[in-house]
Amino acid sequence: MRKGILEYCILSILSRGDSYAPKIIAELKEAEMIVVEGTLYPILTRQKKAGLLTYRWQESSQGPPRKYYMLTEEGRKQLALLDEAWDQMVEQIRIIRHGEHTDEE
Amino acid sequence: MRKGILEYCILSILSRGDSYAPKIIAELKEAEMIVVEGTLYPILTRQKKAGLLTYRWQESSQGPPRKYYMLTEEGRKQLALLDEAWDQMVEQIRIIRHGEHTDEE
DNA sequence: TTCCGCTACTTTGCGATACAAAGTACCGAA
DNA sequence: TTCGGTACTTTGTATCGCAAAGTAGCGGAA
Repeated sequence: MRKGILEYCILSILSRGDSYAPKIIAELKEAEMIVVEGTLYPILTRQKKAGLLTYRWQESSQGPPRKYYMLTEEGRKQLALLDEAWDQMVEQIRIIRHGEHTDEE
Repeated sequence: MRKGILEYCILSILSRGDSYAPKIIAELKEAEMIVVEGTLYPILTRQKKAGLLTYRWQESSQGPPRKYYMLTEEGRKQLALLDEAWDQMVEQIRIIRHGEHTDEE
C-alpha cells in the first residue's frame, strides 16, 4: 500500500538537502518504509531522466565516490504538486472513513 | 500515486453499509479517486477470494440484479489493520516532509 | 411479441511500480 | 595482490490499475 508514494518521499528527502542512495535508504528505513537498492536506484534514474533530479560525484573518505542527488527547479515544482496531491488524498480518505462533513461537524 | 490504497477505500466504504459496484464507483468518483469498472471488479473478486468480502444477489427495481458486497469478520479485521497502517504512513510522511524528529540529528 | 437501450458484471492485454537477487566497479587495508 | 566493504547497476518476476471489448438480464416502445 505505498506504490507511487516512494517517489514523493524521495523528492521530499532531497528537498531538505542533497543525499546519496544508501543514506536515502537509511532515512526511509527509519520511517519504516523499507526500501532496497533494487527499488531505489531505478526510481532515482527515472526521476533524473524526467528532469526532476540531477547529481554530482563526490569523493568519500572511505569507499568509492558517491552520486549526490539534488532537486532541480522542475523537481521542486513537481514536489509542490505532489504535496498538494498528497494532502488532498489524505483528506479524501478521511472523508471516506468518517463520512463527509465539510460545512458541519 | 494511489496504488494499493483503493483496496483500503473499498473496505472503508463497505464498512458503512453493503453496496454494489456502480454505487462504489460513484462514491470513489465523488472522492476524486477515479475508478473504472475494469479496476473495481477485479479488486472485489480478489477481496472476496481472500475472504474479506462476501456478497448476496439482490433484485433491482430496474435492470438486472446486483451483487451486494459486505464485509466479513475477517474483512473487518483487515480494515482495522489497514486503518492503523494508513495512519502510520500519514504520520511518517509528515515527518519526512517537515523534518520532525525526537531529539537527535 | 420482438427489438433496443440501459444497467451490471466479466475478461483480456498493457504499462508501471516495487522487490529479489545477481552482477559490476572502486577503494583501502593486510 | 588479494580481500572485504561500499556504492552503483541490471534482470526477472509479481502485482496493481487502466483501457477496451465482451456477456447477459431487464423493461419499455413499436
